[in-house]
Amino acid sequence: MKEESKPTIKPVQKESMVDQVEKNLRIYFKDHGFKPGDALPTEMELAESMNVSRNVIREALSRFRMLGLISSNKRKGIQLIKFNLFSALERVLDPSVLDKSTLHELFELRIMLEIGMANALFRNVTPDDIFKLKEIIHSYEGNDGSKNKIDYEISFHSYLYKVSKNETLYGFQKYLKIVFDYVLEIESQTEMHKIPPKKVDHMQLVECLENGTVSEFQELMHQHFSTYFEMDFFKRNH
Amino acid sequence: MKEESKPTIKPVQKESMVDQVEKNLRIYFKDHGFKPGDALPTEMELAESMNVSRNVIREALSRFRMLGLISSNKRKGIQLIKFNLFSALERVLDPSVLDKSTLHELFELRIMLEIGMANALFRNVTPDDIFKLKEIIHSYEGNDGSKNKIDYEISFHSYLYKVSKNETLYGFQKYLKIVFDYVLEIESQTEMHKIPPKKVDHMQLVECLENGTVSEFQELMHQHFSTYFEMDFFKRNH
DNA sequence: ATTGTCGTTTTGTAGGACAAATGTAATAAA
DNA sequence: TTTATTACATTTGTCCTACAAAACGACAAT
Repeated sequence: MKEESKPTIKPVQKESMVDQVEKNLRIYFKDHGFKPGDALPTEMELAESMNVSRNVIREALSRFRMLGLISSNKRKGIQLIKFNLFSALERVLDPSVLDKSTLHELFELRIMLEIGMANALFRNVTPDDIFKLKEIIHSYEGNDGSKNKIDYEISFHSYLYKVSKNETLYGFQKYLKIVFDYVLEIESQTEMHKIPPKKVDHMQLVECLENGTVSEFQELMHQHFSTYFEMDFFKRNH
Repeated sequence: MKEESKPTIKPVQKESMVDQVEKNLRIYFKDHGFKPGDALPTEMELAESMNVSRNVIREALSRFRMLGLISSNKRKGIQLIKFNLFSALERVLDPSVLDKSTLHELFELRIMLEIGMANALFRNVTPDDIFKLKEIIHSYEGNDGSKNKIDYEISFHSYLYKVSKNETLYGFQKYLKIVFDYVLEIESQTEMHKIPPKKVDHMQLVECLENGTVSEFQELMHQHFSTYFEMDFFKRNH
């Protein structure tokens, strides 16, 4: 008798008013077809029209503020900002909340992207880009402090992302930093002789981008990163 | 005279207390080495120790709540939850806040990923995976309603993501749906004769995965998607 | 034409109040 | 002694009021 009265137990977690307001606002933004720069109603107006206190509204708006979806000033009120996927991710994803396995996977993702973006690179690359890339490489030559190395790696790979002409992807460079820090930290904890040398360096990549083919580039990029997969650390975790 | 008087103007935007508290808490979480399930101090304690009002604390906590980083109950207080990157993304990224150009870029990103993940696919694929993939293809044969097509496309490509054994990437299928809907919507708005037929179908991809090489697969995948780049719509927006 | 002053509006922050949930201790009942 | 009930205390969730700070408009002063 008793068991049939609760066939599927519903957690029945009432949604908080803040969550509801958040949803409401998302719908509101969409339906209202807001353009970046448009002003929202004031907090009081929102509160009255949704029949909640200004506090609740503010807690919901605080979330959008974190995402960089809105900005607000005294007296000016609240405006919508052009939403950028990866700048939002950047705000949301602090490396400190990412655990090792997630970082590991992000590193793998990064490799996939850099191999996969080869087509876009060859489609958009200009002689000027080639020049800039070589400049980046030359400016690092000789220098080999580990601090400089991170900056160098980041500036080189960031530039590739830029050449792809995909802004969303370009925003990914924030992750780049996270992942680089992570990988470099591992490298620093590994004895030198256990780190195999890179098989393909940046200059080879650039030269391929200048005169080679997409497939060749993809193969080179794969080899460029393959070093890491031969390290014990990366094998162990997979 | 005028132009030299403002070489670099700093906007000097003071950070709001909520932003500061958010940062503080992130550091606090990290330094304190919290485990999932651990209890945080009460809101009042946090407020007092940071010298701000409970309102400010709550606005900051509201952000973490959106990310699924904490959960709170009356009397029980606030606990940390195990952070999951993509459950956070799902909360944060409502398709409704993505505009067309972002969707367009996401589509491009998707292609990059599917080309770039070839190495991971060949590394991890099993005979059983091949079988499952062929099964998916066969189950669609004959069927050609546009509704079914989306499901079919999603189930096929999702399975590829799954084979990559990268959970973070697998979480991307949430986006897949968004992007597919977007692309299919475009297709439906385009006259039939203007949609070039796919040059490479799913079966060719699977057969390559079974017997071919990484490079071949990448080339096939590129051709698989190249159809879209020949459509006016995609040319126009780039 | 630039600068300064005075209202006004709106966000940012503080703090008080109370209901609801929930865990704890005390008490009554078996 | 064990179990059920009751009363109490704590903490979040929500509402409310208040006021400072910034931004804007209008208008005056130099």
